[in-house]
Amino acid sequence: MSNRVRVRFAPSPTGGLHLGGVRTVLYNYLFAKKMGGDFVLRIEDTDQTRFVPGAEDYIFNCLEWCGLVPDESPKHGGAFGPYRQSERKPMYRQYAEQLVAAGKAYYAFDTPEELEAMRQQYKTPELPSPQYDHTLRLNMRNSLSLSESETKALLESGARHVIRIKMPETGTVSFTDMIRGEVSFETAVVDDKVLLKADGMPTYHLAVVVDDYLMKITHAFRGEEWLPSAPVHVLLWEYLFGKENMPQWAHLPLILGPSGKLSKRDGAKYGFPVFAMNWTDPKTGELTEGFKEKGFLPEAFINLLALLGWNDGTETELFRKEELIAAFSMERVHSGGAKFDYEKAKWFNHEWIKKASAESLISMVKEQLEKAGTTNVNDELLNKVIPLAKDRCTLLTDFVQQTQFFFESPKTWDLDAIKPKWNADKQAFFEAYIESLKTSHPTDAVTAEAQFKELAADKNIKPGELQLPLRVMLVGGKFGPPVFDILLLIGIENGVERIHSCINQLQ
RNA sequence: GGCCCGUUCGUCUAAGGGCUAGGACACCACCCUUUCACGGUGGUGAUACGGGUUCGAAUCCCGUACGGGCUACCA
Repeated sequence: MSNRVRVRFAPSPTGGLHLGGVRTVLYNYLFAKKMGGDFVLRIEDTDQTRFVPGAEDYIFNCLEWCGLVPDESPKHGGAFGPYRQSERKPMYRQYAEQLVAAGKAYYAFDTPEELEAMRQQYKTPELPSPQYDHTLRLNMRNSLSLSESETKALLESGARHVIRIKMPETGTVSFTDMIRGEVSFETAVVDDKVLLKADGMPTYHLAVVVDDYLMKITHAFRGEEWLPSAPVHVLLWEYLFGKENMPQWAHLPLILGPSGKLSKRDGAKYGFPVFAMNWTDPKTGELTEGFKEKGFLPEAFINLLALLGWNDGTETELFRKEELIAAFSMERVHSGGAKFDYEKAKWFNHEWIKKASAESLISMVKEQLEKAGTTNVNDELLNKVIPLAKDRCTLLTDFVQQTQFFFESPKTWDLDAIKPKWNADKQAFFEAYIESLKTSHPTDAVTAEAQFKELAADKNIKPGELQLPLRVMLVGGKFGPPVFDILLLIGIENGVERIHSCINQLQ
């Protein structure tokens, strides 16, 4: 019971959920499921100034779309709640005070202005970012530099203050990362991070340790960008709950964009989505397109994310979620960052579309068609059409071009594809073909093709020169499944109509 | 600047001292197909550099270079 695996994903609800975030969720989820453990979602909303309405719901929607549903969360409940840090506010101060009492932390009264002044004062070319650390803390206004009575007076007068960790001046902190092995830091070069803010809220550093402890987290996975502050967290564990109770850390390699770390702010500037689903910034109203709306299947999305930094050691690349759970291991996660390759991402989606059954695609394809203005979609026909179109679709949005003409006549015809080689003989052929279709009324594609070729032979025209015009007449352009399959599925009468109206336009 | 992490084809990666360094995406060619795809065959293309250790290093160690991350009362 006590060693049940528990992992958590702890996003701050400040905007869209990007690729790296979803992959962190995925690895947490896969690990938890593989180990028969719990996957907890905790909302890190300790920064009230960055609150973004709707962001939390959005995160849940993304996880649901991906099929990575938490066992415990503010929405799903659980025995370790509340799962929103803002609702846990009263729990944190006692730990910070405990650290102060033990001499491991101290009160600091510096105002933001004073901190800024300090940074300006000590800034040099060699030291572009001065830190609030052991070299400077005695120059600042805190319970270390002030006398005991001064500190007491300030505290009693209700002066705004924070609590900072007192990083040891000497020594190293080290821990074993599941991906990187032994990692160590000199405590002297780490700054005295704020643990408890002036508003009484904890910073991430305090909250992550306290909550991981209280929520009995056994394995903590997060992005590599957290590595530099890991010594603070390790020290906090040592001071508060015992290093032996600390979860096992794994710092995941970053997913990089064309230039460095993928950033939320970069949105879709790269020419590909970075968010799982559409995200509209409530302040600016700016919409950033997501993978879902771009036309990705969730199966493909998690598959491609899983393989970005992990593989099972074989040459298999296509995994269903259950297969990922079975094959996953943290030991095979890479340590190096991975540049996101949108071309490969599209390949994954194409593969998943090809693998998907027609039935499972119907509602999604229908949605695409409806979005394109085609609303009279018949499920039975669509079910026959999808198998013909699948191979030609990389994104779900591609189904519009590949299937729309089955349900309505083309809105435009690519007549330029026919015109250059159009002549009276061909005109005569198609007029004859219309009559032939009306009388013979073929009921299968093979017969229809045979008749077409026979008539072409009669007229002394190569069938190849006639097939492209026929295709354009039926679908509107040079695309789509085999032309006689189309003819049969749209119906002979319908086909005749399209050929007829097209001939007229060519005259 | 300091600290930390990283470095195999353009991209994602395999190969945990011993093979002509394997696969996938992308690209190119050919076949199939007289729409486009799918599929098939083949091709271009990589161990950053310099030192060690070793009979032997992509693999272990050191240095250099390069890349990335962090350096907030943000996460």
